[in-house]
Amino acid sequence: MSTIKDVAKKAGVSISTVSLVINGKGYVAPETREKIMSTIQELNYKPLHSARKLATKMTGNIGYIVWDVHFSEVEIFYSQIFLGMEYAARDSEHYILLTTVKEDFNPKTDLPRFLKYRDVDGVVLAGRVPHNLIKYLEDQNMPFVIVDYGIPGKVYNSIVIDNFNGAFQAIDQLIKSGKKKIGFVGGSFYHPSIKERYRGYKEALEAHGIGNIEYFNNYSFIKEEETSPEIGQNGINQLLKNNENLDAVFCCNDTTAIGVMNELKAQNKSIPKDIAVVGFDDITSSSFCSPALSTVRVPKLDIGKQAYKLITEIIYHPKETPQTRTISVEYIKRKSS
Amino acid sequence: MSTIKDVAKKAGVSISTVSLVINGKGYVAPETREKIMSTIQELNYKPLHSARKLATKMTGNIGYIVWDVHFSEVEIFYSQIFLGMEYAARDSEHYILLTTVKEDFNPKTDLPRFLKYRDVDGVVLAGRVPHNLIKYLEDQNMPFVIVDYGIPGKVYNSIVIDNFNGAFQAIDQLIKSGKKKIGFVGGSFYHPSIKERYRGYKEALEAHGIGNIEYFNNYSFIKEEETSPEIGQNGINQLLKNNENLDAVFCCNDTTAIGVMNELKAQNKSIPKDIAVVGFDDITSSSFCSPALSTVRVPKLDIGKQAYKLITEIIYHPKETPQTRTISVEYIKRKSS
DNA sequence: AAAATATATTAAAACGTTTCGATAAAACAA
DNA sequence: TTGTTTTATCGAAACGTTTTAATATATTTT
Repeated sequence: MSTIKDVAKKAGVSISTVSLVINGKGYVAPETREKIMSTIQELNYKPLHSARKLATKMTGNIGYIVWDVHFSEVEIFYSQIFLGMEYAARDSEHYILLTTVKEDFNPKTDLPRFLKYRDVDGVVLAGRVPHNLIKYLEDQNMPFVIVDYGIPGKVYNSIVIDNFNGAFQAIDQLIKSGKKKIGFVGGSFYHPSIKERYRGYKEALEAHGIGNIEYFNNYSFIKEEETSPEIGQNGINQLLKNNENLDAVFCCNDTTAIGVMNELKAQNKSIPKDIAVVGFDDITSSSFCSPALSTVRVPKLDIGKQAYKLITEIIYHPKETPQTRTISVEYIKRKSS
Repeated sequence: MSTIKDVAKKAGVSISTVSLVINGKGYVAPETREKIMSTIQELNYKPLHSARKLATKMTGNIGYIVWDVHFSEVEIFYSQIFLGMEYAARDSEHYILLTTVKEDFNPKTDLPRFLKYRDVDGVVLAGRVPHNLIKYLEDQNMPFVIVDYGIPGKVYNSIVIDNFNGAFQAIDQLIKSGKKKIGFVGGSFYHPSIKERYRGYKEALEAHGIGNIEYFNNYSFIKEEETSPEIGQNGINQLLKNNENLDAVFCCNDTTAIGVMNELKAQNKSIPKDIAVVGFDDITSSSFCSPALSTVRVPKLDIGKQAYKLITEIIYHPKETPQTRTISVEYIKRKSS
């Protein structure tokens, strides 16, 4: 492996000048620059990151933290966001270090190694994440961005999904296709996204003069736990028991919707003729299940890209006030509605 | 942030001695060691990785490469293996850098950045991966381990799944439960795992005196492409057309099995009464679908752990001859069989 | 008692960069 | 002309470790 020294010697200049060229800083005569560039090519020289990092006191790493349950079980949603970040970081100077944390995270004992050793320049937190972790990052003055989550009353640098409008659109479409008795099946409101989706559901119904307090009472099933197909299964049973005329269900996400569809199929209801089903997220399996699930597409790769962009902006140009960037979503009509 | 210098000064010893204590090398008097340890605690000193790496010429990183299609679309299989590695690496000295490559990978243009800059001490390749990438690693003398893949006629350091026995067991169970006409639905034999699963299927049938050439001809559907639910759908239709007496299907993996089940349900066949279905892998959705899918559980986290163990062994103690370590699997009976 | 070996500590070199400050030539302004 | 600013280059210090080789003392062997 050749070093900057080799390049300098071969090009007949000093180490400093080579460094200036590599980093595009200071004044370097055009011919000198050319000469150095071609020497770099010739020797196939690549700066050694550890040396560079030592000198600059940057780590060149960005941490990506996701709750372990979200990473392992709730499908591939947060992995796709990670991948979007990775794509964005590929041609730049960062590596993304992925790790998971437990729900009962304890900063004293469970700190990800890259935080303990300050081996990252910044951190992206994806989805519901322990609040004491956020606090830790604040205390440590570690730059961070929150993706698809938020804490009521607090404002952080974050990337959020336009959950309200996504839900609103979906319900609007259902109503326009003739559905009138539209149920909601959802999970944990700890997650503000789900709360927002419910708000979109309600306001769309109200906008069409359909929803009112009684309606929402009868047609909503909300269970305060992590979403899963089981919640969908229980939810649809509950709704059917209380409302014989139910003709559509809007689910807080695709995972739940799949549970709903399985249960409906088990009961020999026809989807969407008897009951239409709509999800949210557009996870991989939603287009595979049968009938293919109508849903609201969340552009996961793009979210990752935006998260990367924001965290790097913050690292290099600390913002005075926190930024919130909203990612818009799109209703995807498939066979289930 | 305190440095080794601060520790040395406060403990009243030289930098070298502190370094020896940190790395557990050389001779250090017990009292001195104690003193230094407590000083480290007091100052909350953490060695700076970039400095350490510069001195040792190690990067402290391990690359994890997976074909992009496998990462994004074929469920969470390879993400779980990654997570297993991450768990194993947590308390040690490595970070795992995850990246994906395209199928038509070109070493000249598509090289992952961590390879281009030699920012990893070793690499783990998961699943089907471009052969020219493997060649590149060999040429570069970069230590690597292949997980769940292999190239006929070549032997590499690798972690493989006991596909043969898994399939054998599954078929054995099906036969013992009274099934006689067992079909096989599978995808790309480019992937040796699938080939092995097919071999397990055949030999189990032969062992029971059931299978013969004609039988296998009639009851096998093999499509040379990436596995997907569609293959399952097409496969089961084909098998049903040619064999009215079909009473079970063994699928090369769960993704395919889900396609088979969906199609059977659409045709109002009862699972498992009319036709039993068995998959392979035990991906998350296999326990969620209805009826819950019987399958062969592949311990993904454990595979990741073993991969980490092997690559670190190779990095620190290069092996003369390549190691192949086999991970055993377990048949999981659920409702679909 | 002398020689050899094991234990303990350290100064200094090395790892490969970036960056600060110095120096000097070239361009411009008065 | 002289003085100032801009352009160009470089030597040397700094970043925080590990490691080598030197030195010194304590212990064991002969």
